[in-house]
Amino acid sequence: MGQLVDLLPRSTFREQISVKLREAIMNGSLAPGSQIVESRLASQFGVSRGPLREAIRELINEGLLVSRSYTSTFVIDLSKDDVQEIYSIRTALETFAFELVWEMRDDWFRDEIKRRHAALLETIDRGADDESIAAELSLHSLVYEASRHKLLVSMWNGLKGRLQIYWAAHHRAHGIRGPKRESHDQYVALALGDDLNAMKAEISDHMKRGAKVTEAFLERA
Amino acid sequence: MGQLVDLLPRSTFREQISVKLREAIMNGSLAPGSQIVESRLASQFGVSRGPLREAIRELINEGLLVSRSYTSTFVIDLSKDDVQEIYSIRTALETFAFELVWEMRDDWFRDEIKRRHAALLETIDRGADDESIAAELSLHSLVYEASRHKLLVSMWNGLKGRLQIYWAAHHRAHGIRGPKRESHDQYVALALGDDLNAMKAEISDHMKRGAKVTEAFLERA
DNA sequence: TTATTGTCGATTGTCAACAATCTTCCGAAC
DNA sequence: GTTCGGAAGATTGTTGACAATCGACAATAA
Repeated sequence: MGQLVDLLPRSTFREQISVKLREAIMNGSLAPGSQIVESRLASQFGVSRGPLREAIRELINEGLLVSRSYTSTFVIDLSKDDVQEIYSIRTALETFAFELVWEMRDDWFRDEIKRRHAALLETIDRGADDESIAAELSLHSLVYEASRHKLLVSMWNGLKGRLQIYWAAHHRAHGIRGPKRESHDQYVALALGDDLNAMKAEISDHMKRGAKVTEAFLERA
Repeated sequence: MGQLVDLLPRSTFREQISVKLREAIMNGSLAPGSQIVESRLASQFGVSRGPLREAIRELINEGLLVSRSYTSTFVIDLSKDDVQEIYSIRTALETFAFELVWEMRDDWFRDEIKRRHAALLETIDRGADDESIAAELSLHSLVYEASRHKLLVSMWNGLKGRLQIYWAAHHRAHGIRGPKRESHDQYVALALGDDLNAMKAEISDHMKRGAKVTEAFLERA
């Protein structure tokens, strides 16, 4: 028997709050480095501190917030080293993901990567910077999803959240544009091709370029 | 001014409980698949449900517990696929760690790996199975620690916890002995040597052997 | 018999009050 | 002026009571 209606609109406050909090951090309502106070946020969301604290604890574990006992909690402010670490691990994980996926690539994979690339180009052409960040991450997410490796996906999601914060924040702070139009042409072409080693090299290059750009960000500030 | 003494002996209930909970899961007091009820655990620890819930939420994020809203929470019971995923990611991460560390290996690294290997052999000779599991994980931890890569270390810690649960549980359930005495001779020798590619091959082999052993576990049950 | 509905116990979710801790700042002693 | 100590305010940590939800079982009706 199939589903007649969408199930599970049911959700606890903690869940709702943790997604709202992530959104607020992503879109800059809660800026990197800014303080979070439980009582204020709780009344803002219209809930008590209990579920709010649990949501906060979740974001702390994801590395989006940091807290010092009895004193304060803050939105993280990624350092240059942090970003370098994220990029270097990304290289390792994304390479691994392509190894897993390589022989399993099917029509769905090929169509989907083209579709997501087109979506990225569309947001860039439209000048929708915030959306283009999400679109770029969505493009990269594909290989993780296609790997069917649950652990790998969850690790990528953790990195993705932090990267998105970082990009969006610096984007707003320095008025830097999102990804360049041609930035993923090579990536997509190789992902559709037959040379795994070339793909690996491209990932490594791609990440090095990304890391370089972030360094440039930080020197301007 | 440097630290004269360890600071922060001050600790919240949540922190204390989350380490106690991890211990209880590791040593089998809370068996895989067994149910956790907040009120019972809370009175057991002598605290209220508030901090206990936060600790539980932490373990859920680490993948040690799972919960269904309004109904129940359980200690995870790793499936064969889960364990395969852990081993495959371990291969990727540990390879990456050795790449980072390779040119930075110093006397401390060399001494420490010998020390931890000796400690592992000692526990094996003594027949202390639980300790030998911890000793094996400690040996593998070295390369992560030496990498100075915070993100990598935290990812490894997450894997380590799950792996430890799995090993300890099956160990108890099936009376299987801990690691073999010679199991890490090659690993250590290559880690002290000069051939990075041989090291990478050994990691891959090592993990394949580990995965194979776990399959054997599961077929017996 | 079988399907439906109601009830009950168990468990998790939420709340508001209270306690513990940290930081700041102000005043006194030197 | 500097240092020490301690009160005050802000924030997080903890608690016990109450609410919402779920699963199972019994009662009922066809």
